[in-house]
Amino acid sequence: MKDHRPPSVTIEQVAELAEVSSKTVSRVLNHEPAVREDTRNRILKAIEKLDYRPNLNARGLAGDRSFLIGLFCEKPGDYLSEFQAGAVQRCRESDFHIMVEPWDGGSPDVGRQVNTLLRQLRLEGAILLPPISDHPVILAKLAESAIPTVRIAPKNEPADAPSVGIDDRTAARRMTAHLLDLGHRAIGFILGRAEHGATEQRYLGFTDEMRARGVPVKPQWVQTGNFVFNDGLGCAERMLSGAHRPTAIFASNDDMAAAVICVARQHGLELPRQLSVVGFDDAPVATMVWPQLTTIRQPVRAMARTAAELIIQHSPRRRGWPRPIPHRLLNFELILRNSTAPPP
Amino acid sequence: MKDHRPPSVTIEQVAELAEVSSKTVSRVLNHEPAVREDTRNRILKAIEKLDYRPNLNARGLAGDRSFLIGLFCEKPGDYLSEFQAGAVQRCRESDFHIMVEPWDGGSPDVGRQVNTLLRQLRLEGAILLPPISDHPVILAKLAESAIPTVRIAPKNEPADAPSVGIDDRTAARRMTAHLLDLGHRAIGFILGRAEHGATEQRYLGFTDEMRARGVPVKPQWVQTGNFVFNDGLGCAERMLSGAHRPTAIFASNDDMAAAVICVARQHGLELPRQLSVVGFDDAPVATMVWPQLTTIRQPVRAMARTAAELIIQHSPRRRGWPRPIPHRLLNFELILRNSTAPPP
DNA sequence: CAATGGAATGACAGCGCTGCCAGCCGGTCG
DNA sequence: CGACCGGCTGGCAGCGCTGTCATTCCATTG
Repeated sequence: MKDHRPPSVTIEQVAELAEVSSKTVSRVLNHEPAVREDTRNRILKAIEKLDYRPNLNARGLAGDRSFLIGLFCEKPGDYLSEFQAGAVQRCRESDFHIMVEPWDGGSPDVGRQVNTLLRQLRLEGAILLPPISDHPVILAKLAESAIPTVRIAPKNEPADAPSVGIDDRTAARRMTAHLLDLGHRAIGFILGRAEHGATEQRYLGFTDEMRARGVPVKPQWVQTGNFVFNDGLGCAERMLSGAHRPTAIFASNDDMAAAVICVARQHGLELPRQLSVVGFDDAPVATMVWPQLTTIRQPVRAMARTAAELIIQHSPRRRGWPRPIPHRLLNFELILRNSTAPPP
Repeated sequence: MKDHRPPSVTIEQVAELAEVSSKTVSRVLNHEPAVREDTRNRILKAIEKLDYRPNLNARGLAGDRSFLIGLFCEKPGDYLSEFQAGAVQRCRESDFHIMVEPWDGGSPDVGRQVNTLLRQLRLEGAILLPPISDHPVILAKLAESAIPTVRIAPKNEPADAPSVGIDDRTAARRMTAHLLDLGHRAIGFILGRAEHGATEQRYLGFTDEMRARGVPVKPQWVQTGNFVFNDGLGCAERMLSGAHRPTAIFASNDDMAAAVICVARQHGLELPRQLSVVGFDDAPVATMVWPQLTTIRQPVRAMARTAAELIIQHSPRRRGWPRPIPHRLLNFELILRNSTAPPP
């Protein structure tokens, strides 16, 4: 089945041109220090001249590497897409590549599938997006194979793998303060999906601030929307149809906030005068609805870069993380748009 | 740098257990026909028992393959994400993998970068999302290396590479008919980005139907929104602020339709009674705005599967496509929601 | 000036698999 | 009955690179 691709340049040819052994060229490719300056330059020039690209399969086979990082997620969407872009960007700077692997978290077969990836592709690392970041089976498989793993916005802090995220609790608290500062006292909250660590954190941030200011949290104004627009619709309906309604609603992501806006509109409410709505994430929809959403921006791309960075930096040294395991919190940003106003 | 991963099972071990040579095991792995039924079963059983997974790097190096399909796109987003999911799904059925490669179409460096991918990763195929599907440099590089390529929703039909898409022109025509059937005569149109093939097709479909029904197209009601929400805002503003305004607006994607809704709302228009708005794509935002958008649904995942299928089917036979080059059109769907109504 | 030792380089085997080709077996044909 | 053929299987080299370890180089030292 062999065929006639552009006749590939091999390391031997580079070596010949640079008048060194292929091993020394290999050293340069792998950024090994023990190569004299002028030798390195000579080799670099030869590589340039021949337009040489090392064959990844060969590198991988010989060195038992893959230059591949798996990005494990549950389903596609904007977040994944954005995250992936950031990760790919970082990888390009270091000859690494990203392989996106969607998992059906519920399937009993994940164990086998993870095995396949690890053994067949020989992934050098894995980045886990929520809610996979807390998937016990996947985490266990990864740990068992000692694959460097980075968890994004995980639920359980204590773990053998480092994590990257923002301080959801503080962010939610800050947002709540914003609402309180405007004068709102009757504030509703829409929870995310239970499997996500962020869900609890954001709610805690909300209650932290409410309690700190002595404002009561009405249980009937706390609803679960699972981070999806459709469920958000129901939550909003329940909060807004009663006689006594909140003057502000804090949805723990933007999709649900958009749902609140829809429902409010159907109830004939004028936004933001009669109802303030805030979201979280600064998803695309945040600026595609009217009024545009006041929300929290997560530095998704930076998080992706950081995650990739952690893995790349660690590779190809021996598996296992150096103590202490890094847990990185990046900065969020409160984006004030026009979905909030003082209560009527 | 070698380290201690799960001691990997090799093809030799399988061969030993099945009492055949490794070559015969290889035949089974590659679905070669010349293996007797019972021998195959014996080998399959051994593979199962040892939980053997062939090492991709070794397979690739020996066979000059990679089992990798590149998905070339310009930037992340929902469409990419959805498409990718479909492609990955298909690939999983055949031991293939998808590698997403974002390109900066304008960069003078794309040529070199494509080279890197082809030679370093030895991609077995490429799927090009618009507007990359018409990128001359990338297309040329791919053709030069005789890499099987599938273009999604391309602009220029005549090409050496097969394509997958929907009949944008007919879809737009159908949508226009829907508006006309409701009684609209004053219809505005928002064009997409010039680089996308769909832009022209959708507009042509619109004018086809308008002409067929003898309804004039007002030039001042045809605006360019480049498929993005922000530009859509301006387009809508221009159409709706005049004394004489359209009773319906056909935005050629959902993001721009969402923009029209925002602007209409700011103008105090009641939707859909005073203005009908339709979009295209059935993007997530289509159901996250109120009223929800009447739109055209593209079978994105099916398109992805088809594209991957074309490449996988073709591999690993010799490069170059069998004549005639397949151009596949999948079925779209007109989704009626509540953003359309008869004119006032 | 020879001895010494660390830095730089090279020789060589082998990673796990597939391509090529030879060999085996049993049946068919002249 | 031997030549022949097609279906199946095995032997072996080698894909392009890196790990290991041996070797060479060169500056320094007594």
